[in-house]
Formats: sequence, C-alpha cells, structure tokens
Amino acid sequence: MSLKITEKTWSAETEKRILQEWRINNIYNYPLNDEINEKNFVIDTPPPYPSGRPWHIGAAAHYSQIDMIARFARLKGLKVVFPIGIDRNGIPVEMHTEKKYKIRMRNTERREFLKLCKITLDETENEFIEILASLGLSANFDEKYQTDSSTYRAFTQSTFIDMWNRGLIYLGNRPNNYCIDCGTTIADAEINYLDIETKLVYLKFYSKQIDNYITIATTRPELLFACQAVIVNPDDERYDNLQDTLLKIPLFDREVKVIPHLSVDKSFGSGAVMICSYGDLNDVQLFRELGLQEIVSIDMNGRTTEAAREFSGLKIKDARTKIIEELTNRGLVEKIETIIHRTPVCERSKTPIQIISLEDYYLKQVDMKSELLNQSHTMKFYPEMHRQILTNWIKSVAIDWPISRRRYYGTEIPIWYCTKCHTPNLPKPGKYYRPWEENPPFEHCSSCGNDKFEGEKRIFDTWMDSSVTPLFVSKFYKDKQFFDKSYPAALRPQGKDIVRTWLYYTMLRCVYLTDQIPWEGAWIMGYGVDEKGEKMSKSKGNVIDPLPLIKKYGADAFRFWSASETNVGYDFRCSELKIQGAQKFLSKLWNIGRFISNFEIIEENNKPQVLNPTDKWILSELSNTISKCLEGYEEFNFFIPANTLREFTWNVFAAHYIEMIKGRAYNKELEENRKSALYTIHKCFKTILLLLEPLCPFISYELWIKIYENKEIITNQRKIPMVDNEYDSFIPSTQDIIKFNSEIWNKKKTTISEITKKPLSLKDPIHTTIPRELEPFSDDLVTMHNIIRE
RNA sequence: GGAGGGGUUGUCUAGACUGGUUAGGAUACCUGCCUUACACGCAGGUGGUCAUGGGUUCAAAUCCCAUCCCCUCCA
Repeated sequence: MSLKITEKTWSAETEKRILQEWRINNIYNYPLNDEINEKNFVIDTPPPYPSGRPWHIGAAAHYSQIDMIARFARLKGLKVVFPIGIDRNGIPVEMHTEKKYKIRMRNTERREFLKLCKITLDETENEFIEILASLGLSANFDEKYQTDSSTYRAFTQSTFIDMWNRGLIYLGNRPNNYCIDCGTTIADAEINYLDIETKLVYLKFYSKQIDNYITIATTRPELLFACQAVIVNPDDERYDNLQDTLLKIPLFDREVKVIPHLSVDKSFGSGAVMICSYGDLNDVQLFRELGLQEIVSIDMNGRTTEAAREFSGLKIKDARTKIIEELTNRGLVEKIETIIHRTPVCERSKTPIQIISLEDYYLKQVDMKSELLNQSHTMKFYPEMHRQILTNWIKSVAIDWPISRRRYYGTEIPIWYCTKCHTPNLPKPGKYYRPWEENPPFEHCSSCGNDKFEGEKRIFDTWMDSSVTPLFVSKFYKDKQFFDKSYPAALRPQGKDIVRTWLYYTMLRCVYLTDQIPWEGAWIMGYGVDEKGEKMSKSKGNVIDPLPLIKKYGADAFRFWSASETNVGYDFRCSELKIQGAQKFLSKLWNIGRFISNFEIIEENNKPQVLNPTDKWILSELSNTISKCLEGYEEFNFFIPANTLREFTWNVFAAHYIEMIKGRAYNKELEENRKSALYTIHKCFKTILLLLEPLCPFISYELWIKIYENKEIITNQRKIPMVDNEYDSFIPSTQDIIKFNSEIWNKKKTTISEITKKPLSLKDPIHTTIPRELEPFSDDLVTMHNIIRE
C-alpha cells in the first residue's frame, strides 16, 4: 500500500510533458490495416484559415470537440482517418499582406505579391498548428495538407477540368455582385448585409405631357444617367393615368416611360422608383423582365463610365456628391432624408457591392436544386434542426455559381486561349498549371491548329478549393482502394455559419463528381457567444482570446468546459468562471486517483466470487453511467457524457461510495471483503477514465499510467466499456443511501458536543437506527459514520 | 417581410419529444468544518408567479392557440 500519486493537484503544466511523449511515440499515427475490409471512419475536418490571433474561442472549442469525435470512434475500435488541412487561398491573406507590407496587390508584381502572401501564411500557420496540437488534437499532423500546395491545387484543377469536359461550366456575361475594393466578382454566398445610414434623395422628374413633375425617391442618385424606366404600383391612385407617360431624367434630359409594376412598395419614398443598371438585384430582374436596354454605369475600377457625360470617370462617392450638388443648384431636389438602409456588402472587405456586368465562368447549380434537395435526405444531421439552414439555402439559389475571381492568391484557372480563334484550350488533368506564367502543355489549338496562346490570368473562388476536401482526404483520383473504403466520409463537422457555403458547395461539387453525398452525417455546431449571449465581434470588442485561458487552465479543463457547456448545435456562452469550474472537476478526479493509487489492483481475472452489496450497488450505478455516456457519444453530443461523468464521479462515487468502503479498504483482516472493495473501486475508476478519455485525454492518460502502469488507455483499441445489467436491482438504493448519509451528516452538524462546545466531528460516534431497506449496506454504513446501533 | 432558435432563482443551465412525488445541477452569497484523496475540499442554508394571457386535462415548465421580448440567418 503506497501512494503512487503524491501531487495534490492536477497541473496543466503536465500536459506539455505528455504531449512531448505522445509526439515521440507518434501514438495517433498508426498505419491503417488495409487487409481488413472495413470502412474507414473519415472525418472531413474543416481546414482552418490561419488568420492570426486572436483565434476565436468558439473555434478552439469546435476543434476540441472534433477531436472528441475522433477519440470516441477509436474507443469503439473504428479505423479513424482524422486529417488536418490548412485553408490558405483567398482574399483574407491578400488583404492581410497588403496591410502588413503597406502595398497594393494591383501595384505589385504578381510573383512578388504571391511570395509575400506565402511568408505571411507560413508565419501564422506555424503558430496555429501549435495551438491545435496543444489542445491535444489527435489528428494526423504528419500528413497535414495545405490548399495552396501544388498537389492540392492540381487536385482542384483536375476537378474543374473534369466538370468542364462534362459541360457543367460556361462563360457568361451577366450583371453580378462585384466588389470594387477586391476588384472581383463575388458569389451570393459571400455577401453580408449591414445597416448603413444613407441619404434618400427625392428628385423631380418633369414631364411635358402633364406639364408637371413627379417625385422619385432614390438611394442611388449617382446612377441617374443609367435610368431606363420609372415604375409605380398599379394600385397607387397618385399615379393613375400616368402609364406610359414620358418623364425627363433630371440633368441628363433623356426620356423614360412610367411603367406599372406590382413589386413597388407604395409606402416607400414617393411610391415611384427609378430603375437603373444596376442599383440592386431587383433592378437586374426588372431590366430582364421589361426588356430594357442596359447602360453600363460603373466600370471595374468603381468609376462612372462615359455614359455619365460630364460626371464620368469619377468614383461612385464623388459622382454622387457632384450630382446631388448639381441637382440642388438647379432646383431639381425636393428634399433629402437620412434613412437606415440594409446594404449588401462584401463579407471580406465590407465594401458595399455593386452590380456590374462582367464576363465570368459559371458552374451550373440552378439545374441541380431538386437533385441536391433529394440527395440531402440521405445525410443525417446532428442536430436535425440544422437541416433547415441547408434546405432554405438550396431553395433560394437563383443564379449559377460564378467561380472566377480577378485576384492573385488562389488556384489558377487552367485555361489557355488561342490567340487566333480565342478557343479556350484545357490541359489534361493531374498536374498543377499556372497559365499566367507558363507555356501550355500542348502545341496546337484544338480548334484551328494555331500555335500561339494566351494564358488565363484569373483564379478560382476559394470555395472551389475547399468544396473538394472530402474527395481529397479520401484520395479520389489517386488510390481507388482507399477511396472505396473512405467515401462517403463518416462525418462533416462544421459551424452553422458556413452551411450555405462550405456544406452546400461541397455537396454540389461532390454530387457532380461522384453522384453521391460526400458524407453520412453533418455535425453542425453553434456559435461561441459572450457571457451575455451576444455574438463576438472585433467591432463590439467582446472577443475572448482562448490562448491565455488554455495556458492558464490547461487543454483538458478547456476541453471539459467545451463539452459540458455546449449542447450540440446550440450557441454556447463563454466565460472564464465556467472553465475554472471544469478545472475543479479535474482536480477532484485527480484526488480520487490519488486515493485509489493507495491500493493494490484487483484485476478482472482475480475478481472475488462474491461481491459485497455496496459494491454491487455502485456497479449498477456505473453501468447506468456507461449507458448514458454512450448514448450521448453516439449522437456526438458531448454535453451528455461530460455532465453524466461529472455527476457520477463527484456526487455518487466519491461522495458516497468511497466514503462507505474506506473502512473495508483499510481493514486487512477481512481479506475477502477488502478484495471486493478494491476490485470494484478499480473497475469503476478505470471505466471513468476510459469514458473520459475522449473529453480529457491528458489527465485520463496520466492517471492511468501512474496507477495501472501501462498505456492500454490509448494504445489498445476497442476498449469501450460495456453496459452490464447484472446488478440493476440495486439502482433504487441510490436515493436511499444518499438520503441516509445526508441525514447523518446533518445530525452530526446540528449536535453540539458537550466537551468541545462545537458540532460533532464526522468521526464522532452517533446513536441511530439503520432503515430496513439499507440493511444490506449496514456494515459499511456503521463503519463510515461510527454508528452505535440502537 | 420570411425562416430558425430561445425566454426556468442574482447569473448560467437540465428537465419539454414521451404531462404525474418537493422543478435538478452549477456559480455566486450566507453558516459551520482540516474528516488518514482532495480547502481547487466537505457539510448545511437563503433564493423560483418555469416570459404573458387563454385553452385541453383529474393533473401543464412540459401539449395546443395567441401575445410580448431577445438572438441568429435570409430577403
């Protein structure tokens, strides 16, 4: 009998040493046995974007929980494929690089700019990987992939060439969302809406026919010169008999017709609306519907075109100021109101988007809507309620996906154009191509035989890269045997904020390429919100940096907090106090381990023939706990095992069982009775550690190797504890035992000792009776409370 | 305007699908206690019109209807 554990508390510092040990032994990177014909449990891990600090605490919790998914699957004995990728393409790094080096992308030589982006990414990525590892992530870091590697980019390009050959991609010239700041077309999914204060200008449109003017309210007076119609609601009495009336556009003197249209809100402004190319997507629709001739108003640089006459070549803001000024001078403004306008902005640069027509590549998606809706039913959602986000989004898809971007840091579109007949020539899939600086891998144009080409300069939308992760990690195109075992992936874990992008685009692409949904299930996590329940944002200043908290309390405390605080799919509040609470539980567990480490281990093969009733009772509670935990784990709802384990370990096992068997444990004279207690206490503790391992791998590992002196907790698979109903009849005793112990404690507390004049100590004897239903446990209870039976 | 989620003690939350002892826990607060694992602990206590109104029922935090408030997403 000796204490194998001497330290009184679990220290987060220990984690560093354990991590080192895991790293040296490479414990999570075991080769998958390809002989066994069994499906791999593939987690389509979100490739995080290394955006630098502070990292979002919700994201740290998110990755912790993904690791719990992986660890539980290993506990079950599944062959887990837990890849880790880093998403490196896209506008955020370009913007970050511009800021960092005080340069502008378009004024910098392309190669030079790409080099600077890479440096920026490498710096943040290393730090980021360190954080992930320090959280105890059991992912395969050795095979980390990066979406900007030539391998990954070749993969993206191959999928594009594949889809091109099947006629799913086309070049289209149509009005679309355009961000002036980013200088590129963007997709609907990349747009956010902000409430912005703006001026609503009431303009006078004169008409000879009625010898008067009508008032038109607009938030976009700078587009006046691109006006092609004025619409009014047909039910609006103010505009009765004005149909087809010609109105003169102020300043520009061109005439446009008044057209009735049901889409007009009578109560907004004056009830008459000017339709310009293009103020918003509604304008686009009306131009199409009414067959109006487009007037190009804004160019790619965000400046007014020739059509603006004396106002041409101006930035939108300046054109607006000048036009309002001129209109005011000429008495054409009736009034100006300030309103809050829900304005679409680019989610990256926060610049209000413009609608302009450009030639871009589109991937067909409108035709796929019903197919995707149908197929999505084969996928399970955790929780089911978040299926709605996807369904609503698919239903709202209205135009095909513009996939080309006029940016630098991304996967190049692999096309060379014939200089003679302009036919796009595509290379063979499988290699990484950079048409803007490389010669084509072919000599002659497939159409006219010409031998001169011009390389495409544009790149792909970043979602073109990230929408093929399940294919990349399952080695599509590369290893048929592995792919068959790995696809569809078991699970896509992700945040609910990127359902319309990552989840949706991945589905679309994978259904095109493989005819099936790429996962069996989607696990959708909520947001980490602040203490008040509000979303964290830099502008609100309520962002919590997880790093100091992880450093202070340790990864396990952080992980346990994240598990016990987040109900699957719901938003969860982040507060340091709760993490402290998790730390206390770990300390409690540590000390239970410390106590248990006193006693020799009675293994299963040495189990006593007859167990003491108290031991049978706690085993019944243990079995109950196993069953609840497994149920929660199966649903990837870690809230359940975390709280079940905490409750059992602290409030039943430690508070009542351990106190009850202390007498037997220390009494070497009744050997059989002692053996029964020691067998049971180790059985319970081992089970607790195994069930806790997915949540808190560090402390579980440390306690296990300290007490049991082997590494079975992580090296052996299929160690999942089994539910055993043998002692179920003891379950009802739990309430009786807790109640009885509580009564005795209370009695001692309220009895003032004659000698000390203080309440009785727990050691002091007490006269009492033991209720009949607790008779089987009476020996343990008598010793525990020092009861003198009456 | 549309969709989804939520409103339970000072604060956070479980219970709601499947109605049934005294609404459970955590934290904070108050009181007492070093008890051969743990003061990061132990024991005890104060604290609740379960958002509001109505309905169903022997019985409603739970089911139904309406209203109000908060959050998120979409137009």
